[in-house]
Amino acid sequence: MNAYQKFKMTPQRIAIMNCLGQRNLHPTADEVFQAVRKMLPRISLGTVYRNLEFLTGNGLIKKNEQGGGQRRYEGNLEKHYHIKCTSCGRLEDAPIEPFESLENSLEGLCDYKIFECQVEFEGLCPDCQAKHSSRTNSQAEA
Amino acid sequence: MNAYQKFKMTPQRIAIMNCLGQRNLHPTADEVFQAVRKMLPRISLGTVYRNLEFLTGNGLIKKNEQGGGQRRYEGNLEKHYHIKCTSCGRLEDAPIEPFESLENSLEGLCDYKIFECQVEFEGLCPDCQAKHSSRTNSQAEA
DNA sequence: CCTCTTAATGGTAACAATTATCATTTATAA
DNA sequence: TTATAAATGATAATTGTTACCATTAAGAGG
Repeated sequence: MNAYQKFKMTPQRIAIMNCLGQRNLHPTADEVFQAVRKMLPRISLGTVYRNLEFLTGNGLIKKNEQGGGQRRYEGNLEKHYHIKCTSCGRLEDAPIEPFESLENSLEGLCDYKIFECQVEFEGLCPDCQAKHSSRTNSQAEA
Repeated sequence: MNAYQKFKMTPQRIAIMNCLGQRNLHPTADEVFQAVRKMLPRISLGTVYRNLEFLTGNGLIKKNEQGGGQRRYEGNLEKHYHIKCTSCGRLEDAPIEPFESLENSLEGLCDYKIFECQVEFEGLCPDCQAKHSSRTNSQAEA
């Protein structure tokens, strides 16, 4: 029994899933709304929020609360890390295998029961590096 | 020249710093507001937000945007990881030394310039484990 | 000491992201 | 078909944060 049989998949939910289907995509609720709208023009933002929550709760997508302000969602359920550009806020999957040992590294060191470990690299994306260096090279540009 | 000489430290800013002085404390803006109020009853929430931003911008405290919804702040500037209880939302410093190699592990694997790496363990705190197990042991309790 | 200038504050309004509400629609089952 | 329950769309309410602005406080120079 796959997800589409186990849960009631309305057209709205399917559209949201499709929108999150591509790899390395981490849209906000509003970006999902804008995208899904093209297929279902009458869908409401509330439905998008409600279903993003529903799909997250049932493990069909992942909610990504790292990165402050706006929540992001993704369809990639495989364990992976993220890189965030501190300048433009862009979020991407990190091209690195997750470390096996990380979740267990607190074993015996505290009384928490650890399930997961979120890792987020922070730095400057290529675009922002270019912007930044061109700005420092010629201050007059501004 | 220390921070208090380099920057204009108003009574409000000092009170906020003091509030964040203790280790393993990660209050929200509102929690800081409530605490600081006891010393400076006329301080406004806007001033708290403004100064948390000011202090973060000048590297006197750290903003912690991991953990969704509400932003948290801390006075501990040393590199460290966090544990979050997924049930009650509690955030604590992880009792483990940060891994030296983590920031550099993406070297050559992507075009980002990596500065930092945030690590957040997720699990159940002792309190929530107790609650959870007592609930599953005797469903009738509810 | 006094002004002048600038920065910080408190109070409040505005804003943005998210959640709640509720009447209507859609799906499912008897 | 009708009854029942769940999901939707539209919108209001809530929450966390930021922006605004008149007033206050703090220095600097006379």
